Amino acid sequence: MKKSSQIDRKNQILEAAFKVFVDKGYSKTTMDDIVEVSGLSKGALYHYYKSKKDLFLSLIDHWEVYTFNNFYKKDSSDRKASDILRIFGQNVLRTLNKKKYAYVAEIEFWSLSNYDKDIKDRSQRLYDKLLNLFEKVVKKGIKQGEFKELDIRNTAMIILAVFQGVNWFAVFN
Amino acid sequence: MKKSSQIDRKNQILEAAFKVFVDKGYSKTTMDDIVEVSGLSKGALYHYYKSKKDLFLSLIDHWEVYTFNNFYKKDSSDRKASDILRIFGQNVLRTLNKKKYAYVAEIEFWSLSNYDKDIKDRSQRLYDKLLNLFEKVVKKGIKQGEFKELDIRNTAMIILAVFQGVNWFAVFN
DNA sequence: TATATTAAACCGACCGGTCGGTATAATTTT
DNA sequence: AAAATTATACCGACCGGTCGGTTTAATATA
Repeated sequence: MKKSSQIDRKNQILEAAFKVFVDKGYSKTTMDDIVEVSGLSKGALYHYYKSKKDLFLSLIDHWEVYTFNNFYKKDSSDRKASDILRIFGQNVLRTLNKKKYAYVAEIEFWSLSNYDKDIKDRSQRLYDKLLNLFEKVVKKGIKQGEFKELDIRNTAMIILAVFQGVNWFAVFN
Repeated sequence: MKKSSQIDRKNQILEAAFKVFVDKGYSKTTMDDIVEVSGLSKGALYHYYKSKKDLFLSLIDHWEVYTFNNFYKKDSSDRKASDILRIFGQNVLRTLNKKKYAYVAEIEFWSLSNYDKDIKDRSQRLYDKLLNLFEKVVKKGIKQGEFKELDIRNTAMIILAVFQGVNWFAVFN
């Protein structure tokens, strides 16, 4: 049996942390909770992550991959812009059904962003990435004559906002 | 100088609590913070509210009045449905500019809702109220031939979701 | 003086983080 | 290749500090 690498261990911790954070929220989660779920010791956690917050920050990356992975890698170069958006929407819905808790976690990010600069920056980066994605699609739609001429950045923002609204709603009800 | 009535005292506490909660978020807020800002004593707080959570719950009511007050009372019986929605939107925008922190607080509600049943119920009630409001407007729009025939409840939900998306965006950026 | 209200000292459960130490793996020396 | 040395991974008891909530003392009111 091959020895677990650092990466594996870190993932083990992240996955445990993810579970607990989703379940209890950031502030109610204790490091001891994560210790218990991960099956490791406190010393091990602090060996790999220097603080609770550090762990949480890493979790955002983890979460991003976990949630959006198949969105990014999907090659859509040959599709119509409207189809890309439609497919994206379907993906969101499917993810909502299968892993609703991922969106619960997202709301936690939003919330914490308001009180913590590091978390805000990290989340910001994530949404910028999404925005750029949408911008590309909108640009494409315009070029192909499918969409009207409109402010690209603004349109992308509106699309993102609508998606967020839907997410909010789905989680809340 | 007339002695403050109980109601006044409670409001004094609520307003202080509101400030602090918006500023630091629920879990980082300490009762001592609220003591300090309110200018009262800890004994006084616990005289009027039996726990931190109790105080927070009451705050949701307070917040609702504070944020939506002028929305509710505006008499719109003689307007077109689309105008009502437009005015509502303008109000949201104005509130966003003047009291953005109110929406920061709202995100805190959302977030806490996921981990606390009482808060969830309380928030739920609030959004049901808004939903009903939108339903009425949609109904009106249909009756007056302005809107197409569509599922009233769903439409109201979509409108609400879009507004929430805009809120999210405004707060986040 | 009795009662209601406010102020402030205090309690104890809880929790993030530390630290001394052990076990295990990698590397060097003989 | 065995022994010695160093480096890395891991453990869990413990500590310092925090904070919600209680209790007791002080003060105002009736």
